[in-house]
Amino acid sequence: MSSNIHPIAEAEGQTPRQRGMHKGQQTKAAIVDAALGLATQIGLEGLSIGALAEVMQMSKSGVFAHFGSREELQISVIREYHQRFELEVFEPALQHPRGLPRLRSLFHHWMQRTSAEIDSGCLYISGAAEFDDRPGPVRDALASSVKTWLAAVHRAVVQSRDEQHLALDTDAAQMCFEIHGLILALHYEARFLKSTKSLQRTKQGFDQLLLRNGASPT
Amino acid sequence: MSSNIHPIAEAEGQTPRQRGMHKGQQTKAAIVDAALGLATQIGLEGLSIGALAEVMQMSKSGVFAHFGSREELQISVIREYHQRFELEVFEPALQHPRGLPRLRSLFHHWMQRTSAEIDSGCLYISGAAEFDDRPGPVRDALASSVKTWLAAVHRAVVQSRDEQHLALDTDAAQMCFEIHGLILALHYEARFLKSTKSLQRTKQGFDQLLLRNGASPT
DNA sequence: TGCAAAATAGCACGGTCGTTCTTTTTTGGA
DNA sequence: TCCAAAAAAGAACGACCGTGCTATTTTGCA
Repeated sequence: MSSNIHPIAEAEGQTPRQRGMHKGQQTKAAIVDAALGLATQIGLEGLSIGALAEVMQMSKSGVFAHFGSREELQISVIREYHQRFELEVFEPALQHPRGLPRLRSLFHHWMQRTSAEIDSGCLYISGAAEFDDRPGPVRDALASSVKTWLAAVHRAVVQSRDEQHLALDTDAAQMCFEIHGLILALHYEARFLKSTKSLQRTKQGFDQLLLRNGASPT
Repeated sequence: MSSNIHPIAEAEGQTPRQRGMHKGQQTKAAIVDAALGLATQIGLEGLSIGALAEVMQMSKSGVFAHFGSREELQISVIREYHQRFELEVFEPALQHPRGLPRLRSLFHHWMQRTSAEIDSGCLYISGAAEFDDRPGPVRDALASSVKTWLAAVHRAVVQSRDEQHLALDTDAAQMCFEIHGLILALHYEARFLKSTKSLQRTKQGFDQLLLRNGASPT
């Protein structure tokens, strides 16, 4: 036995079946959770079934059976990361009005998450470095998630322009590119170079970028 | 026998000894060269002595003996990359006058190299992702090289300000941070997302960054 | 409560890894 | 040309890898 990762739901008096979750699925969710933790530390490539089994206090084959292959495990981890990213970064922004407020919220949460991950690593960034010339389903899943997210940012920029929160001649794609650069620099300099000022620089870069594109100051 | 990697020097009639290079050192140089090629493709962590031996058509132990450990091999690769980076990016810029011309040259070569590496990968970027929470001598060597390079960029920015090619209130560190972000975004979007417009966006971002800090247009 | 089905464990496989040791080959100066 | 030193090969090691197979245990509905 293992996972009391979701004790709340059980405490509500629902049986796993009522929640549509058999023991197997619960365990699988717990494994994916642990795998995500490992992957953000040592990378998707470094993620091994043996190490994962040890963390879970399960047998290798017990872990393996839930996925059928290492690749499927990696893809499950990516999907899980995608869901959490949506939950923690994308959805909160939807509560802000379209246009600049939402864009600001999007960037704020993105930035916070990236800097909060100083001790755990962003899968979208480390994964890109690992799989940038390693074709296959894992790379595809990763690229697909990233593109979905970047498209959401692009949408927010376009909406800001449409709402005339940004200048009408704003080059949305260019702006997204530079925003992405700020986040990548934050991740690189904070996480690898242990720079403590990166968060502040990222904020400043974003504000200047908005100003340059006609936004009114905060 | 193996390496006719440096046939030119031999063709010049110099014996290896005259050039101070015995057979062993020649072979070692050839191994590091091949290792650098492998490392930029599959990463420093993915670099294995077995695969390297196969590329070199040597025995594993033959390759191993030149380094004594895998870590030392990795560090040798980093040192080699550092040298090439200096040769191809840093030194050409020294031929331009201090200030903005030199800064422009620095960025231009850096950018060109990053985009030229679309099929080979930048060790400073992939390495950072691999070693950002893996302490040890390899990480130290990598971080040291990167910091040396970033310091050179910072110097160029400060000189540009001193020469009044940039506004006197230019925040040099902030500017370096944003320049770094542009390069990282170029690498990410070109290499992982296969975007074709990244180079142009990088240039545009750099020009706007200069303009914002008081540089006169190109 | 019993029993099929699902979940997990146990074991073994071929393979690759970094590393150590010993032996053979190659090198290059005396 | 000879011969010590350097370089490379070869074989073996223990460890870990992903995966397939077969038992065993656990689950949860009839």
